[in-house]
Amino acid sequence: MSKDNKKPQGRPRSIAAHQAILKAALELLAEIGYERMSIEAIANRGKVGKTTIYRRYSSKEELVADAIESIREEVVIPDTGNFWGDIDALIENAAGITFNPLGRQAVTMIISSASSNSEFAQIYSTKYLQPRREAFTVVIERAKSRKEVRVDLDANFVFDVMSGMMLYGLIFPPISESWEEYVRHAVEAIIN
Amino acid sequence: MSKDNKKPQGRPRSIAAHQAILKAALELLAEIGYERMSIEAIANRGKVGKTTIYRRYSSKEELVADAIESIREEVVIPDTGNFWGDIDALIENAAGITFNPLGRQAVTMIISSASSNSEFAQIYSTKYLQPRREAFTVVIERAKSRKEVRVDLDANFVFDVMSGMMLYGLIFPPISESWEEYVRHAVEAIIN
Amino acid sequence: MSKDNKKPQGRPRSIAAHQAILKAALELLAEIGYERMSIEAIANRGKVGKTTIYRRYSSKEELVADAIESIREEVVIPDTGNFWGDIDALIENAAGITFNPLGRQAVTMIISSASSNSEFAQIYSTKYLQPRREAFTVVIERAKSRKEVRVDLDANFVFDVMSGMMLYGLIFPPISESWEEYVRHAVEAIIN
Amino acid sequence: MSKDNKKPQGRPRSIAAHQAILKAALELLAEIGYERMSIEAIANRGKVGKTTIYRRYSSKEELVADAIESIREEVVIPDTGNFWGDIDALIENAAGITFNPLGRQAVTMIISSASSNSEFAQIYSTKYLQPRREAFTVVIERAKSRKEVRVDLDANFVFDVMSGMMLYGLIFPPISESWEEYVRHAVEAIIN
DNA sequence: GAATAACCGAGACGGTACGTCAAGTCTTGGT
DNA sequence: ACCAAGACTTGACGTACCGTCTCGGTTATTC
Repeated sequence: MSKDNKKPQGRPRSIAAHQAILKAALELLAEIGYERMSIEAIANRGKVGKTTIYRRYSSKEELVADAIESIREEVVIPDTGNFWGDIDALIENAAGITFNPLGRQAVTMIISSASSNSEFAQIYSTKYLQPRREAFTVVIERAKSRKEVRVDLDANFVFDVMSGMMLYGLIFPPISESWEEYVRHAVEAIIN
Repeated sequence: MSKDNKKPQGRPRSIAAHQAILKAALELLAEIGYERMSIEAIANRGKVGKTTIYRRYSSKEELVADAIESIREEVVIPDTGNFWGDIDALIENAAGITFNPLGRQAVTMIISSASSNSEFAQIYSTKYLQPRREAFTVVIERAKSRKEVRVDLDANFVFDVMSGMMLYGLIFPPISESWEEYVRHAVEAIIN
Repeated sequence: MSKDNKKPQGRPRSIAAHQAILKAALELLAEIGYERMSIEAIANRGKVGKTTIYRRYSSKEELVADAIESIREEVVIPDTGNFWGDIDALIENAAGITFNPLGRQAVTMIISSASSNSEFAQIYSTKYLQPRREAFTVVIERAKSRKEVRVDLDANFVFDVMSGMMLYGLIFPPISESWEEYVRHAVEAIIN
Repeated sequence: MSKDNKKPQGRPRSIAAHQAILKAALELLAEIGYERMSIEAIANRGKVGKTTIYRRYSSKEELVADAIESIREEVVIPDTGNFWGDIDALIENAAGITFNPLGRQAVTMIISSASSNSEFAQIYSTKYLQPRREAFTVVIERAKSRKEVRVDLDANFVFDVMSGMMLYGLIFPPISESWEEYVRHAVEAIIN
């Protein structure tokens, strides 16, 4: 049990090639978007053979999923000592990821493939959503013990409402307020 | 002087062809989905030349947008005499559109193009969302006059939260509850 | 027998349209050549409906044949009183028609369609070749009576050799000499 | 240092595909002719992707030129010991190439493109005409040394007259005689 | 330290679909 | 019955990518 049951013979896969692929993919994703970007273009930009890409990924989705995953940051659970301070930090963090060109592409992509193809929503769900959901839970439990919120408040539900608003705001931006304010507004209304 | 500044010469565009295109597009949309469906396939199924399609629409998006618009139904403002009765009717109606194969495709598509391309979100926003938003407003105003809800309740905000939940639920279906229940849950939490 | 057995009813065909078609066709023929010129382009340039063209001609060949015929000039039988003077005049005349941009197009076109399609070669043969062949015959008969050439000289044969050389020279221009000289050279050799 | 400055990378072009293209092109050329034959049809018949054709040739002309070149046979200089025997052999050989369905297509095509486009006339001229011209020269030189023809006879000129007659006969077939006889007739007239 | 096996880039392969163009036909309203 | 305009179906065009398949050449183990 000390070794994996694989003994890869021959030349190992080039790390340089791997990184060139991801770099090219992320660049193109930000520049022209998921739909319009081709495997061929990624290969050209990364100075990499198409074969080298197909050896690693069997679809554009898989590739891009990996590329996006590669830039994921660690979620830090805020601890400002105050419930709304913590919540604002979480909202801000989520917004920072969602509302920028690349994040937008990522979310858009996840959404468009989600219903038919799990591959993508899966990654988003487990790698992005889950850690944030847990951070939310911690923050709310802490607030409960400080009697800042009612004890029967469902952390998951609050998280879902926040996420829903974020998603909605991404697609149909509110006119008067900023995204963050609008989302916070919703969270407030739920928690009251 | 009240005439339109157009006097269309030549053979008018065939209504039969127009309908055949929309019909074929909707069928294919439901059968194989937006991404995998080709203009060529629409032309073949509709027994129509590709040119005839391109004369009307300059992109697949435009075509599908029109096709979806063509099946839009009238929004009926419910009047059950009771606030939650009305709200449930509206949620059910919205869910009926969103959570079925074709509606799912439509929404998915709208979402995936929304951020970059206004064309689509525009139609969705003005043709689908707006009438429902107005229905919501009417229902809530009525409830206010019946003292069922507090007078400072923001109808638009409630609508946005509901829409956000719907969207979110479309992508990451809740496990325990049904979509409608989950959405209603959120609306309740906001209104109380 | 004073009337033709046709009594065309309704509006007669527009002469203006007819001429516009021929004019446009000839212009395009000279500008871009037979192959690259489209009925559509002729219609546009002549400010004429495509229908109007198709009502008159059932093919591009037919149209162009008519257009070319429309600019045909009368063949004048030269009479310089001297055999070689006459022959030179005929050669020069034929060369003038053959070796200019439009004539070149015409001949090229005739050639390219001749083997498969008689339509064109027919017109060329009867309208251009035949009158010249007859002129040749007259000139040679005259020379015979003047004892300038031997009496058993076959006028048709001389004409065919001249035409062949002209054709050949059109396609593979001689390097050292001019076309006319080369053709005359051949005629001389035959007649000796 | 004597190596070619090319080191072709990647998968080499398939010889099988190349031949399939030429075969299909020649078949279609003979069956339906140059004008009516499409790249698409060649691709289908040859079980080859259109791309594979376009990678090799940038136009139908280029393709067909290559196809025709591929079936060129070696010119054998006849040596019957007798001038007219040799000449007849050469005429017969040239006629054999010119007056058959495929040859006719080839020549027709060469002619129709010759004036504007050198590509085609070039190949015909260097690959077909030139070797035959040389054979003619050899045969005539031999005849000169045997005193069968006058020493100042210009071999090139004789060849040009023969070619011209051949061309002419291809387009406007003589009525009474066969092509070969008519051409021979002309050669006789020149030489005597 | 040579063999081996999987890698690498480049690029050709048979395909599908693209969006454009022109063909020849049909259908308007207007002479 | 004609006309210009502009629709219609059909079919080929040449291009871009797809995912697969050779090539000649490299690069780390394993024998």
